[in-house]
Amino acid sequence: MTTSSYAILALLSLRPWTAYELTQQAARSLRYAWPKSERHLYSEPKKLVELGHATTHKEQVGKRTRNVYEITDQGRVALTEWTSIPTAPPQLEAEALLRLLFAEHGTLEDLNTAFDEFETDTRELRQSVVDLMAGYLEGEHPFPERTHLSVLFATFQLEMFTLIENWIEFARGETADWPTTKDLGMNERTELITRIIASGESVLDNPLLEKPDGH
Amino acid sequence: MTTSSYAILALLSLRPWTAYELTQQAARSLRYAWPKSERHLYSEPKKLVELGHATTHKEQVGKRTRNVYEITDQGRVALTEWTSIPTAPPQLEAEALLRLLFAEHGTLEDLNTAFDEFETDTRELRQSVVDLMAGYLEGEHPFPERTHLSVLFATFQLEMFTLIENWIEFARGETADWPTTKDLGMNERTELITRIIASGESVLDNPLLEKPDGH
DNA sequence: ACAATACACTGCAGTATGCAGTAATGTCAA
DNA sequence: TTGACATTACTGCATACTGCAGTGTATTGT
Repeated sequence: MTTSSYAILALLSLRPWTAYELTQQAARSLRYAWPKSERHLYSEPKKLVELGHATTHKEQVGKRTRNVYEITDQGRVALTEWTSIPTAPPQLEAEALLRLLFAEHGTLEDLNTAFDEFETDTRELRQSVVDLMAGYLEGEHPFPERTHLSVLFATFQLEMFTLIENWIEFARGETADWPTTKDLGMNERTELITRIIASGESVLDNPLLEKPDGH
Repeated sequence: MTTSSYAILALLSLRPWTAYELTQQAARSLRYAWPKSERHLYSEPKKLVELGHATTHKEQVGKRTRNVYEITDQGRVALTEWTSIPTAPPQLEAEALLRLLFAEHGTLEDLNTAFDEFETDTRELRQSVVDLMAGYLEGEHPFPERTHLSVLFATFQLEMFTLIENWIEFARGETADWPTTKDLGMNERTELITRIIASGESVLDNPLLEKPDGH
């Protein structure tokens, strides 16, 4: 049982689903904390059936059959056990940041494009969460008794997306003064920033970093 | 060529390394934006050699040989091309958040343990970055001309880790009032939070969420 | 002199992804 | 009512990636 297995099992604990429905539901929730490919969401429930944590049965819709997966008692026991084993450390995958780290190979325009994409992707994610929340207020939560969990979970995403957007603005302000992506090294500005972060302070809206013009 | 290939290739662009050295360097940089297993960091350079983006030669250290990988001109061209192709959207993997989303299967203690682990893991990551920055101030950057990039990159990690720590504090404050992990649903408090985040505001230090006692 | 730690890998089983392909059903508009 | 296009519902296959166990040498500290 991997964490992905438990994630799917947890969805099955809510109600029976087809693999297709799991992909839809994962896009609304799992995605923000445990992103998995659509392909995998089709394979995982089969494994759960093999392990005895779920059962499957076919339903007929006209000429087409669909496989519905349902959690077993054994599956519920496994889920309960899961809650008391140690968690894995968090990991962020952000190609745009990787491009910044190795920005020397491209132009400032390339770097700005990466920032733009990072911003667009983040805005889209934020919008999905905001829409979800607006839906909750309209009573559209599919499992109303779970709203307290979904909402606290969502607060994290929102704070995170806001931070990313603010940071991108900051980063654009910094790179705006760069003549090129290369060889700037430990200049005055960079040293100031290094001191600030080495002391554990925030660089966003830090008065020490204010610029004369005020962007 | 996957993004992982380009990440390793970018490291090779700095200087020749053994796979072992790549694992060390990845732990100081790549890890924060493109985490890859140690195992993979041994396999990837071989693939780069096959593709003609790197070469390898053996060096002797006593009875032991080490394989040193070096970027080729073709590899540098590939790197430059990489800077202008679209980036993948960011993805966060956080098992602790997954435990929150499905906290109903465990106790409040289980949930608090997940928060504790999340906090410890985050603190360790922050400390590594702070140490790195302190080193830069002592002139310990292995590629001094690249400091501007490493530092701007690091600002993101620091802001992010601070946010996570602040959010955990907030989440602990919220769950402290819960009688159990289950069935609290859309109560008054949750509705207030939902309204705040649906309107795009921050929940951290939000005066609307102040509690009488003041934690 | 010995132990512990760092260096330098490899094989293998299993997990996960991306893409292409298949096919039926539902929806809307000309 | 026919055709186009989106949605539902999958599978196979090649490739990417991980975790673990195993192997052996070199260096450092006690």
